[in-house]
Amino acid sequence: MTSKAGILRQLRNEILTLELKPGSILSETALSERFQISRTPLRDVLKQLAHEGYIDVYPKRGNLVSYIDLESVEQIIYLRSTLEKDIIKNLASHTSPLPLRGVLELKEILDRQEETIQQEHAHEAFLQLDDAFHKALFALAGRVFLWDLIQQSNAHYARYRRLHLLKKEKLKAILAEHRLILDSVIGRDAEKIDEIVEHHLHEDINAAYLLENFAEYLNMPSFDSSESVNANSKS
Amino acid sequence: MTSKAGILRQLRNEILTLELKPGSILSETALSERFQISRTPLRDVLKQLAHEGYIDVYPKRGNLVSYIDLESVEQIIYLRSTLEKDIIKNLASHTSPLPLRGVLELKEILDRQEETIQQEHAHEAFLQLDDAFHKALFALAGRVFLWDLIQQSNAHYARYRRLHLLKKEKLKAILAEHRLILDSVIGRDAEKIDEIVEHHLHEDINAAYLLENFAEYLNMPSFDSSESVNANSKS
DNA sequence: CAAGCAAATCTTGTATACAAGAACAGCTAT
DNA sequence: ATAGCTGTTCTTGTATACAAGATTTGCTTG
Repeated sequence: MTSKAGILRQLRNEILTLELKPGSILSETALSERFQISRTPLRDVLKQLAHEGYIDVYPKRGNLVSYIDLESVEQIIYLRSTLEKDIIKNLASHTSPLPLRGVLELKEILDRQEETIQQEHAHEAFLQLDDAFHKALFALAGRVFLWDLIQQSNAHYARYRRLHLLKKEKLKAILAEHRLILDSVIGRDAEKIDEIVEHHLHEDINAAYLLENFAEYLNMPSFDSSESVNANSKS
Repeated sequence: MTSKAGILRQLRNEILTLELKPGSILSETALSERFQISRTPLRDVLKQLAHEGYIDVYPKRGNLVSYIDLESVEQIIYLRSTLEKDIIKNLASHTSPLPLRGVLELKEILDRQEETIQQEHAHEAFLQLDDAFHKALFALAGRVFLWDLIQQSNAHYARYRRLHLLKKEKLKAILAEHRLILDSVIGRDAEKIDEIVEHHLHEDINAAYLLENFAEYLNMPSFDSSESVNANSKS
């Protein structure tokens, strides 16, 4: 499939999985040949990728896969942490019964996460289920709109997480915390939610580990990225 | 000035001020003639406007200025309310001194808001200063990143506010609440912040008033807008 | 050999021609 | 009169040619 939407998903996925490494050049002509499509629709795709932060555009020079920006990661973590604490606390404080459908969906997601942990190469599937769990929580609170909004700026955080979760023992810890969260919601126990969610999202945000092992993927302030153009400037 | 950025600002402003009313048709050829530019760069501008929610794209049929979507408004208000409560409480709880520069900026913004209230046709200037005040609070907390993120989905909320603030007496109330917020931050009094911010952002969100007076600008669920394509679909 | 200039060759940005679908007008047939 | 077809005329979507800037190559010159 080589529709515009398909190409967008494909490129986004290759960048997320680091198949396309930060710093890689995305030439419009090269990509248009690869996908057998003209430059015009392909540029639309690149525009979208740039908007989401996956690539940096250097006018008249080229498009580079962006380096993971830890500052952006921290901002998104703070945003999600603040929002999800409030959302989950509200869910756990409601007096009206929760929709059974949503609760069952959450449970099933956790069961499927349990399965993936056993398997080899579980990370990709686990990550998708992780997203599904959190999105389902947003949905239960009627806040999918905000989940989608956050996803629009997910390029840096998503890659950051993938690098972090290469350690397999983390998966079990994350799943355990998911169960804690769900139990709190079902059991109407809003007490410990703040600290659970806080810890869950910050998951020892040790830039040290990344700097040690994946420095070549990170956005170094010293680098010459000052001339890049970001699409989100309004004045 | 007819640069791409200029055209974008121009159109965005015309939609915000309702000079371009919801439902108006934005034809690519018409706009390209108006701005003396070809369709290719103009389409980039329309893509951006669509992404921000200012227009709805009906493939192969046309682009319409979007109707104000109250659901989207409510979501943004919740997001800002939750975030700003946390941000302002943190500012008011810090033990380290606040940067003088930032505090002075906030004070000056409020003084200038005071001035605009006196004048006739104050709304536009007042609104810009309102944004400046809140953005300065985000800046003080090192969260401009999140302010900018929210602005990307501001099309509906911004127009909603403009309609609401046509009542002049509201301006004074808003300014008074701004002073309350700033005093809390300076005085390190995090006590009442939750309720102040909550009330400040929800400002009697009576859809009733809008339905009464501006129904023709609102997105009616019954309307035939089901076929529109929104740019933010990933999966 | 090195510095500097110039031209060739990259890149993306823009204009324009063409394709394809949707809406509409107007005809015809019943 | 109205349902249905058909061609025209809108619209946006795509391909391609051209423009303009940035970079690199390579020659020239000291």
